Amino acid sequence: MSPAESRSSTAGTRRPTLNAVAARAGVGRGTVSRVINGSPKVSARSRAAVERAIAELGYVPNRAARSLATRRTDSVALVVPEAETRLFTEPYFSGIITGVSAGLADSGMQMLLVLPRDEKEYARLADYLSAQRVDGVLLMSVRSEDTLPDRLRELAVPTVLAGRRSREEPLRHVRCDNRGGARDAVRHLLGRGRAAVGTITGPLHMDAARDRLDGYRAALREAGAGEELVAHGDFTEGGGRAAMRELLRRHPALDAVFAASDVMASGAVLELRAAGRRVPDDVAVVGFDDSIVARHIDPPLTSVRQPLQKMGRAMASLLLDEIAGSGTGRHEVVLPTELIVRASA
Amino acid sequence: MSPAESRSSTAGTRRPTLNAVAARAGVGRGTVSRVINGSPKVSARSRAAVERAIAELGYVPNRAARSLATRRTDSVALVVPEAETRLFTEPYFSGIITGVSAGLADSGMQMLLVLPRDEKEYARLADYLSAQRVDGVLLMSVRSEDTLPDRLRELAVPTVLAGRRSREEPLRHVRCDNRGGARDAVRHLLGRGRAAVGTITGPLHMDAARDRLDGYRAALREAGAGEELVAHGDFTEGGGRAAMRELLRRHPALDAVFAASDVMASGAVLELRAAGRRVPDDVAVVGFDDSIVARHIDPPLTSVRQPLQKMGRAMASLLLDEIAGSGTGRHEVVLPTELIVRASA
DNA sequence: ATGCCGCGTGGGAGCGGTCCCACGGGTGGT
DNA sequence: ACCACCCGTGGGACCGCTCCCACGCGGCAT
Repeated sequence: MSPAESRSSTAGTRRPTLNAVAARAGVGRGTVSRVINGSPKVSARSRAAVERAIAELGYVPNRAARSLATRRTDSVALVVPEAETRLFTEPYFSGIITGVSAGLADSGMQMLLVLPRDEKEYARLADYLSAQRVDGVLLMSVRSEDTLPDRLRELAVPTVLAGRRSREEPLRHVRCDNRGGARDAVRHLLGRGRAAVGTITGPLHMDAARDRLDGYRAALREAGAGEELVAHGDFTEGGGRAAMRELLRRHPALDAVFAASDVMASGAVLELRAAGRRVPDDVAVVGFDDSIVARHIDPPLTSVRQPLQKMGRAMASLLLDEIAGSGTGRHEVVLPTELIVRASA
Repeated sequence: MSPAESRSSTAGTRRPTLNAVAARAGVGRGTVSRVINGSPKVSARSRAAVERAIAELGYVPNRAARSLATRRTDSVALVVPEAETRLFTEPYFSGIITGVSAGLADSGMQMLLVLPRDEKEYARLADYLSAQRVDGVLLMSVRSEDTLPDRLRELAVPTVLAGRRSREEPLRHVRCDNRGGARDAVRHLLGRGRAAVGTITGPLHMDAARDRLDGYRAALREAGAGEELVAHGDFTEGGGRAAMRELLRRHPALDAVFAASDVMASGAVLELRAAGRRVPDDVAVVGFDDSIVARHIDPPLTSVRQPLQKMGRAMASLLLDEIAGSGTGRHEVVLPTELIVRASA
């Protein structure tokens, strides 16, 4: 038999159905179905017969048929707006996705990766996803003004967000302790004897950026020391540079900076160097995210790491809870961060 | 109506079916189906009526039902071995995934992201995927000795690989011109007056690594100049350092290095610095991949960029061809690279 | 007129599961 | 001995779509 023949014959051969299994095992369809779904209402005898038949036939249930009958799809969508896919390169997405995948693995759920390319596609997503295509949705990087989550909520599509839009987020979500992480970072700087600690914030319409700023303030306050030295960035390297320049202009005596992201921190380092300041000798720098760049810029960056895998797992778990309808699940999960100390501070 | 009520009522309300559309439009089910599937055998009158009914009802076809009837799933799996997910952080995966997503978008295909966590899960994938779960498979980073592709082939599951296992790869695949890219890199070094150009290879059981080494050799040969200075790495930073150390030991006069990956190149830079050589003054360095680290290490790395998005699109396109059964599609697609010149060479 | 062709068209018969109802046979209580 | 009950079981009726066959009807050639 030539490869081609073997191929087509394999393709032509229909996979065994539940009916075939029933016939072979000498039982009814119902019984086979019960065995497959782990119902206890099956005698040991029938169960054994069915299991043997399944093994012999290499039977695998047809997802589409089951889905049609149960009105479930056993799959969830992971939505990452295209504007963010460049950030794929950050450990953030990769870590969370890996965690989600792990958290979903044992549930038999499939993970659909959805990357809307523009606003239009993103806007149509609610209809798309609610059209019995998925049992639940995981939304990455929602913006404060984003209404897709609300639409999904109206459509009763189980949804879990990575991060929250505001402090009154009505949807379930998972995030790291941005405030605590920032506070730890600033404490670290103060603990090393830095006196004038500035901060470069993210865009304040993002909750994470606000929380990190809060953490900075809290650390200063509890230390009872220091004026707040705040400049606003936008999570880009250029934004970090500009903010650093402004900080230096307004507060030339500054000797430490906490940037709300590594990318901004790397911009800050560039600017400091351009201004003739040494890092960390003259100015210590701490970032946030523990991204790739943190390890590779010079000097390596002290940074706040998020437990990304755990966050992903938590998202999966929250979503599975909601899909199962167990209203008991927690509404939000906040996971602690960890300060990774390197040479920059 | 409270939100809760609205929620449950929405959930309880079944979505309109094709039958409902037919009834509303005053036509038969067959006609609605034809309109949806773009059959030409429908009168303008019926078509208009159906389209209006669809719009009024907000009808969206049920995927499961269609899938059951057609024996297609309209979804493809994108498989990334877990061992590689850390590489998610490289632009490689993110770029290709984005490209695949774009290439699939207009076909109505869904993209299933499958991240097997260990060898066992990976091995079971063939059965899993062939059980009518997907219409096709995209395999990232297959190793030379990997047999999953062959199993998929036996099972007649349309498959496209990112990269090839060897020069006799029987499956369709997409890759960049590794040889040409490496050759360009070395030409660049030679063109800048470097005389003793070494290379740090990847693991030679990988086809891409072999091709890059070939490119290095070709460039030396065509220039008629220079001894081959080869050390072997393993695509890790540590491996790059070790290989660089060996090169320096064996060829102290070396004044340029082409590393088969940026990560190894960054290791090489560290080693060079440790050995008191300046980059690029004493030794110029070129990497491969144009990854994140290339932009962020000091000095910024000249590197060979792959057209990742295009590669992803090509993979999608090849797979769609194969699923459609148009045997006309090309067997392999090789896309050109681009040399990104930065400070390191 | 009559026949034939072909174009829309309606609807029956699946696709492969799940759900649930009804049924047979054993058990226990009166 | 009788009934009530429960447990395991078989199979009908869907789930919502596609496929395809058969049919009605108008236009054209005969």
